[in-house]
Amino acid sequence: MICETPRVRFAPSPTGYLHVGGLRTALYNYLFAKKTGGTFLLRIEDTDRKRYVEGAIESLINSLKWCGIDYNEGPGKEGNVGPYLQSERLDIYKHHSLHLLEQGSAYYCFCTSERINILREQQEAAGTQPKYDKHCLTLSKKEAADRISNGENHVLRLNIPAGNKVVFDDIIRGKVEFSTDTIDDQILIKSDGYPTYHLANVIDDHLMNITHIIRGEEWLSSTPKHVLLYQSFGWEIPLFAHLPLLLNADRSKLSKRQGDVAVEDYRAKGFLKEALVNFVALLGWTAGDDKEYYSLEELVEAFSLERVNKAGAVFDLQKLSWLNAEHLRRNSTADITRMLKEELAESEYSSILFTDEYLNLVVDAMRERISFVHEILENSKYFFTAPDDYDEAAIKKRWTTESAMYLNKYAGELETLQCTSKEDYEHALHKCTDELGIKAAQIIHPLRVAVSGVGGGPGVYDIVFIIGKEETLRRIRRSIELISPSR
RNA sequence: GGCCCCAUCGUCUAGUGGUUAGGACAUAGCCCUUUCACGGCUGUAACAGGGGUUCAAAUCCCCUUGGGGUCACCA
Repeated sequence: MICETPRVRFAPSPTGYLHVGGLRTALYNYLFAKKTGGTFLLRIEDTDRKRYVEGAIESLINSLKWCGIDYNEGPGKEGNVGPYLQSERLDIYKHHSLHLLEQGSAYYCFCTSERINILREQQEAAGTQPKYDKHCLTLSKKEAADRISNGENHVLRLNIPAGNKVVFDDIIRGKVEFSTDTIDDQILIKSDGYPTYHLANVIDDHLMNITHIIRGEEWLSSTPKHVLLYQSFGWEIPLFAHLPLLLNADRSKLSKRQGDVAVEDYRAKGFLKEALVNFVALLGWTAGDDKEYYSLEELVEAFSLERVNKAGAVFDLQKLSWLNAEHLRRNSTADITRMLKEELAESEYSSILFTDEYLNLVVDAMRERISFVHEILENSKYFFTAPDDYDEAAIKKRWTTESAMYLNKYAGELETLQCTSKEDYEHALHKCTDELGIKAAQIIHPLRVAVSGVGGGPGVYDIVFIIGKEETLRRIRRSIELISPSR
């Protein structure tokens, strides 16, 4: 064990999309494997046929792939301990469960769900913990066999001995102790012949040589059942690391009801995978220094399970957005332009052709002003279309009765020039203000309103240079027509 | 309710017996800037409470409180 290289797994059930909590679990497993030179495998826990969702496995794999988390073994990447879909391992579970039955660690149960429900109601009414009463434990082997061959519905239960303690060590939490008196005789094999999670995950983790079980804290309270199973099989118990939960703003377990939980949701909202991964990694782990910006490679380098926190962490969108901006700005102009073109293709401007050269200028003008690429479209429409209305507050603040006259003069000045550089626009403006004997601001601000329709944004000279002389003149004249009469 | 886990600024966290309790996001102010941002500086803001142990507790122990998870033929 000590000399073995670690083998870890991410074992989601295919009930929909990849949850960000799942992403974090997958990421920590991945980071741990990478860091230690171990193996990371993906196993699909699809033993619940009622919850199976078409396409969920593909979606899961796609989301992981998008995030840059790839597995060494799993669906589509067969190693030598497959198959990696539990639904394809039914014979294995059956085989091992027989062993449990023979040694008395498990027993057949024929109780109907009606009886179980009544039992539970009585226990709840009595204020005691709902637990199966081992009613079928006393059945003889012969009787059980007869009832099974008669086609009677049955399940297999784990026989939990009363009065014992189950103790295990958790890498993150230390020693955890449970009394067997509080543990129910868990169903191992359902009446449909499929194993429950508890049985399947223990058998698979053993057969797949998993050394470290890194999973969410919601599994902590069923871990003693798993420990008991390992002991019954006579198998070595892997190391456990139960990760703190990801929380809603109200500190309950992160749920769909209170916002987006799927990786796909964040992707669709324009978050960069680098930012999502970086953010989620920091939810429950730090290297201990002040570093907050990480690439995946840097995370691998810095990660350790020992530094994972115990307490749950609130998923804070504002900080995610900030990290997104940080990651976005470190992209090259060409890369951001590439992303902008994708946004453009799906926008109302999809039919207009913009050159890369033009878009590069737009990106350089906007990159310090955005957290998301799509904000270029939202916050600087004027690079893609002439303003069709003008911000009222900006007019009020910047447009005076003289503005039209000043802009007219500036337009006249521009017409005489070639306007090949940003400086040409600037010189022309200063020439006007000098002749007029006014301050530059008296033209600059109305000019900004005229060409952009809004009060903020990149430098005016940048804007007019990017949209060009003809367009600038057009917009100046149009603004004079539209704004001045109302003043 | 039983069992289990957890507890430092609003949020993410540093801190492993001696610190003016640090950083980041958010927030407020100032500077930079003929706009808006970026950036820089500054501020507001935390050890849940009570007992111990100790010369000394955010740090160790106990209790209380609070929060969360879990109690399925779901994972």
